[in-house]
Amino acid sequence: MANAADRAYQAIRAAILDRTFPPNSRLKEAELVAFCGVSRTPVREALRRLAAEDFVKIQRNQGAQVRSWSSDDLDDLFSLRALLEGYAAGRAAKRISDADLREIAAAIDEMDAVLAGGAAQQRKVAEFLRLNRIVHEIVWRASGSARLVSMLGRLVEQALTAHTAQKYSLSRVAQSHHHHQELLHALRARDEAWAEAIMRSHIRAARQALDPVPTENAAGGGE
Amino acid sequence: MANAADRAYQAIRAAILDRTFPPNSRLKEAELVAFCGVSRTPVREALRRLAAEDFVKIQRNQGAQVRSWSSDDLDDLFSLRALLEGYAAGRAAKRISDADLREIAAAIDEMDAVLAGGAAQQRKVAEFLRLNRIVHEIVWRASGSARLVSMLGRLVEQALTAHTAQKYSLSRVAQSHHHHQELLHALRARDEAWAEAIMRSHIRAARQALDPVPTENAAGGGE
DNA sequence: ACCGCTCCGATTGTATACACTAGTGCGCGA
DNA sequence: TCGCGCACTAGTGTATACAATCGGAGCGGT
Repeated sequence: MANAADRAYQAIRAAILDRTFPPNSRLKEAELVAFCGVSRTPVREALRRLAAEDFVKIQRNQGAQVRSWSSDDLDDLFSLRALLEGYAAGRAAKRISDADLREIAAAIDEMDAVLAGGAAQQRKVAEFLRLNRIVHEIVWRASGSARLVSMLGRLVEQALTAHTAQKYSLSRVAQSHHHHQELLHALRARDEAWAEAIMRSHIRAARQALDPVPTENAAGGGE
Repeated sequence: MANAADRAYQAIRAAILDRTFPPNSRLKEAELVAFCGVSRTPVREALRRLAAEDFVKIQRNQGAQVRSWSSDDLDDLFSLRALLEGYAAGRAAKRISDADLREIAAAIDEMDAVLAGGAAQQRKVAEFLRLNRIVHEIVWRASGSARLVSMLGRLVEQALTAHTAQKYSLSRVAQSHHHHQELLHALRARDEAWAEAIMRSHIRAARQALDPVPTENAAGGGE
């Protein structure tokens, strides 16, 4: 990651995710040069890459703009994620190794510990999300499709932009936690249809949680 | 498309597809400069884009190499395509407009004409593939998911690399043609499950046709 | 003879200068 | 006063020069 282009990519991406560069803001190459401390060439390369990953939109001779996501975009995004993650989970149920199952179990145990511990809520949620990502990535890889892994990685990255704007509630996190436990059971049982179904629920619930209007007790993100 | 970078992209991509740059061959920037008639900057940009679309593989300080696809890669690719195109067709069945249905019908009629006409076989197949792409794209767009359109576009582009190496048989094309006709019936009937199922068959048959070992009467590509 | 080290050439990565495009604001004319 | 057009400028697109890096060839030591 010593690359100037990579550093620029990381820096700009991080700034987009934490709203330093808010949605729809224009990213001028000269500003980014100052921001990243590298010359225009790697900055341009980083922007093209971010455009390929849908973080920014580039129009010819008019530079880059941070992409914004409408509610419909999010529906679209999470529908596809549910389809693909469900498919991945189903394939994983047939193929997953015992070692991977143990890793998932370990991650779930760690989640237990985090949630039961005395850390600040924000810290708990952050830890949970990190472990959540680990669980999902194990499942992706266990699906045996490299292409699926990269597609899902991309979709999840895009969802991140929406997620970081959200407050996360512990009740939402607890629901996710239960999904993970059930997923583990389904995978252990090598039950393809069950794994697919619970994963789809997991993702669709995550979409719902992003909506500004809470249905009953809590609004919050995370999956 | 007057861009130097775009021209470089098109030129290199075309050369990869028609095997001017065969799989695994190394693409040196200096050579591409001569080949495309533009300077290194746009050539590099084109390469990065081709890498993002999986046409080439770039390793740091070691340049770009044309990607090759193993049989497993193709299985993977077509499995995902079947899943996503099926999904798209199902959604399209619920949403497609009468105008789009007429366009599909028109394309199918044109296919009829092409196949019944007296053109050379190669010409027939090329025309058929063009119309095939049109039909698929109408279905994609009718699914109402922009993201799905771009993902499928990408997957199909990747499949192209494998397809161009193939001989296309007319019997294979005829099978595809029947799939299209049945798809149109399913869409007209607004039968989501039917549309999804026939589209999945269509794609899986296309995968099968790419295998070097013909099962019975013919090997050939195209979908 | 074989292994490892160093130097050199080839190739990619980065910076910067120059070219072009498009958007903007001012001025001129009606 | 309003509309049109032109010039100016900010910003992106392209070319090229310079720096860093990798791989291989040649040499020397063991």
